Amino acid sequence: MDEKSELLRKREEKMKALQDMGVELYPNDAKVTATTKSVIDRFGDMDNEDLTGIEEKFTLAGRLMAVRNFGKAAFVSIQDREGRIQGYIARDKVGKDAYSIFKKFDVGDIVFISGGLVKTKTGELTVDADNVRLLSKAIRPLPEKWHGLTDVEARYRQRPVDLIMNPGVKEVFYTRSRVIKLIRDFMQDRDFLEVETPMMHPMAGGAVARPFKTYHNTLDMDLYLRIAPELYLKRLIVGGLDRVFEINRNFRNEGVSTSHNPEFTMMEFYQAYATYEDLIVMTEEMITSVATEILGSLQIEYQGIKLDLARPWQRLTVKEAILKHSDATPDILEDQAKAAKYARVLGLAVEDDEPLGKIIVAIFEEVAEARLIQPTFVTSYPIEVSPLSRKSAGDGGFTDRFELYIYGRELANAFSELNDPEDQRNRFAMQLKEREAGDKEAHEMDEDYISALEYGMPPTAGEGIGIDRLVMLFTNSPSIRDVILFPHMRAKRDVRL
RNA sequence: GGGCCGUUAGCUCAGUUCGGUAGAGCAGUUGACUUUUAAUCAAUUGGUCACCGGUUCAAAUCCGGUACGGCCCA
Repeated sequence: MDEKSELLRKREEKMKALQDMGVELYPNDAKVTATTKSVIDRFGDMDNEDLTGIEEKFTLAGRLMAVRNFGKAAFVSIQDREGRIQGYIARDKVGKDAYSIFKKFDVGDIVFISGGLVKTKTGELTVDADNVRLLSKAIRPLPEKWHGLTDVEARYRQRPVDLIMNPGVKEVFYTRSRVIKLIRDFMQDRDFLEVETPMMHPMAGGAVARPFKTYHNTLDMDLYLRIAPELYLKRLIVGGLDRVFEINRNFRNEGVSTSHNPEFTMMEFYQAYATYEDLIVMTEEMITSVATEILGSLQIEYQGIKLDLARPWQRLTVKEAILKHSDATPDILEDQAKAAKYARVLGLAVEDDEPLGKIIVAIFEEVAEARLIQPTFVTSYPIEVSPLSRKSAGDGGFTDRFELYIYGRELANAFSELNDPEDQRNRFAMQLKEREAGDKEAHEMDEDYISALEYGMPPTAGEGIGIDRLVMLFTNSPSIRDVILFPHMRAKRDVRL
């Protein structure tokens, strides 16, 4: 049953042959002193005359990506984390024995090469090898050199191969790392403290979403992977830390799509004595400064659409966004029955007693969300969908909250925090009623959190920014799976086993 | 959840309309070749056509189902 392909069997025969020649297949004594890029940066512009004056030897290592064989000499292409460099392996130079060992190398092997530098007659900087060695034998063959690995499913399931074959993938994750560093620096420069709060919660709170459930044996209790760190970060505000942030994973037991992964990375932060309006300004500053660093411009292109990140960004209330992008009239958004009727015309499923605020948000998502292409802060969310947000001073049916949309995708969610414990208890009670009515996403009553609020939380504003979606924007990636190294896929049953 | 499309050699893909011995390029193997870069030239190996079932003298191809993936919609 364990039929190996002929390719693999041939490789194993080669490995045996190498071992018979006394070659160690996985040695660990190589000293590497240079990278492809460092060598090319320093010497790429020199001509052969300059290069012959250089006594220095260079030792590099990397994956053998191509071999062009000429009998008693060969050109090889070696790839390390920064790029590729050509090597020239001549039998006269490396010696007869080393050369016959080299002839048993395969594309895909990890190799070591050392030597001086020359320019070939086609002008390519080349390591003129005086030594070449095997560092790790590859048993499996790499994909084809020209087309590489293009099958999307194979790329996600075999990310190592994807990273070897597709240089753009590596770029995306270098950019991702830079984006996170820039955000971390931005926050720390503003005196925010980076913290880590629990990933396992006794109760899934801080967002409206379905959780993953797990179980702790010794404590004999159910735990939930967090859907948001919000309630813990706000406890730290109660504790007087005043400015905190956390960059970490959230887990939501929901659908998978080009913009949803079950686990995703969020930067969430809380600032005492600030309002959601302060956070609008801060969000603009943060994202434009990251964009300037990463892309060098605020005029960016994403999936063929030009996006103008120049400040200030558009602001619309939820209701304004609906009126702008539909034929709804203002009176429809003031009356539950009219709103329900309008929603049903749009094809939305609405209960007869559905609260007006929920209907408004459903209409917003249907008619406006996808059309918010240029950066837009949507404000004034209904209280029914904002159980943790402060009521707006003028209108108790709405809250001091915004969501940021770019390219029709939610990138951030922020609000002035509800810090009145009694109001918070009432909001949780409202949510409980929704839950009893069948809304599995509704928030639960969290007495422990309310008791924290009862110690007094300063007026505070907080925000969560979706890091994966931000990285998608800055790397022009069409799918969230392109910016997550190991995105979740359905288990593939191998029926051959 | 719904619709459409895809799954054939290690990789990239033809072949499916209209059923009749499973193909190419690259990779691999053998030979030639000391400045090539998708090296070249000659020869050559390699397949559970995703899986299960049905129709048929005969199925990669037609029909039904399943799995996985992609795109669009909700």
